[in-house]
Amino acid sequence: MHFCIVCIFVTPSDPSVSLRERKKRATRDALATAALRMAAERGLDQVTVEAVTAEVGVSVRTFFNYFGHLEDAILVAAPDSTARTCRAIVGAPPERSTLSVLREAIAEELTHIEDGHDRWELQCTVLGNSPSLFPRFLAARGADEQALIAAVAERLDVDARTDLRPRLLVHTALAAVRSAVELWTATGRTRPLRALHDEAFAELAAVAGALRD
Amino acid sequence: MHFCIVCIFVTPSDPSVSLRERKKRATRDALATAALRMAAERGLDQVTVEAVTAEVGVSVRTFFNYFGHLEDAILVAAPDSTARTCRAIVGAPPERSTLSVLREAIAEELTHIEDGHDRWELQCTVLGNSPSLFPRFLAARGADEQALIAAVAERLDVDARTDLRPRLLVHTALAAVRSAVELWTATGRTRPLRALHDEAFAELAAVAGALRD
DNA sequence: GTCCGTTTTGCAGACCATGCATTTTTGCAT
DNA sequence: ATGCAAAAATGCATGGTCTGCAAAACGGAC
Repeated sequence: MHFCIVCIFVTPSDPSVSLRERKKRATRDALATAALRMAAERGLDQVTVEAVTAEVGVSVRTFFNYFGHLEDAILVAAPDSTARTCRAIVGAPPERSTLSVLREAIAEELTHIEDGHDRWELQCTVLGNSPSLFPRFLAARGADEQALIAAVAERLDVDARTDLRPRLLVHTALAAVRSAVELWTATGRTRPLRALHDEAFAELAAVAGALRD
Repeated sequence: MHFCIVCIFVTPSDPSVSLRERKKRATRDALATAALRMAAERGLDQVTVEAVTAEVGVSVRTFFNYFGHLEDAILVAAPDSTARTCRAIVGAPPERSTLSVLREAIAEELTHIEDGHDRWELQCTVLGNSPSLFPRFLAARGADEQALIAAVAERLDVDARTDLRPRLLVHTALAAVRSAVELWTATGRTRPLRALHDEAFAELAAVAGALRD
């Protein structure tokens, strides 16, 4: 996990990364971008791997060297988001409550989302029009969850395989986030996502406090 | 329906449902059962639709009349579980905290799970051996979530589309449940699931209380 | 028995996904 | 720059998934 964080911000002109690596990423990114754009334009079921590769200019077989499924190409996430969050979690002051560390690390990412850069925006469109994508979408998020759990376990210095807390903390934080994002989209994005996010965590504190019947 | 294999599953003593309907259910159930069992025995990637239909004694095309994907047949859930939980939520005394109502309604279902008869047990096996199934599995659970949210909204007498609380409550409760189940499976099911479940909710109260930094 | 609506079925066809052998591209040392 | 080895891209063959369509089988009611 550590080395990935470093390698993520490479630009195509970065000489520290080999040409081979840069080309690979370019191809991968071109495939993902083309797949996502085509799915947003004409609908998921009107997109074939062949069409995507034709646009990018590689063979169909090459596509499957990069992605196991067409849907995987559409749903690739901004790769730095999770890594950034993990760093924030591990690096936060130990005396702070882990849950509020999570709250703020994620809030930081939400502002990026709300700025609404292309990829997220397009993915929302595609997901809205093609609910059959949801399974894999959730799975992609599941991978993020595992990374976050590992980060929290590192922060708490416990074993994620045997200790309940890392899982619980991450799942709980994501419960609040999920609630906020769902309501945000359900209400046509009228209220600021950040406000909903804070409200969800405030509500979480209130609700969980009343847990003892 | 020429094959006796199918007819075995038909309970002839229920006249309240037409023969046609009973046969349909029997076929559907036979397909789902066969698919799940075969996946548990030989692994998901060694199961083909053709093999499943051959065992049941119907055509491949018929399979796809019932299920959109092979995986759907494997992951069909016990249909009454969610409905039972929703009823418990709506029917619980209004003065109790909703989160503890959720905790206990779900705990009730977990005992059914832990009794672990066939279907759940087999599904756990298959999921453990074939992580690629997880996407659809999570999606199936997502449908359950919506039902629970609706039930909580009814209990609270609020609109689930504009009020944050139903979503937050359900997602939070499921965060605890998910943590418990994950740890349960990760530790080889040594500790009782119920105990992990209670521990997760207790921990939830503790960490959420410390949310104000 | 006959008729109507439903279910099942076979078939054709498009697409997905993987393995393997071959060719092309890249990195690197000379 | 040149040659060689590793990595990547490609073509091809194969087997599986899933859909639409029209014909046949079936269930239920008259």
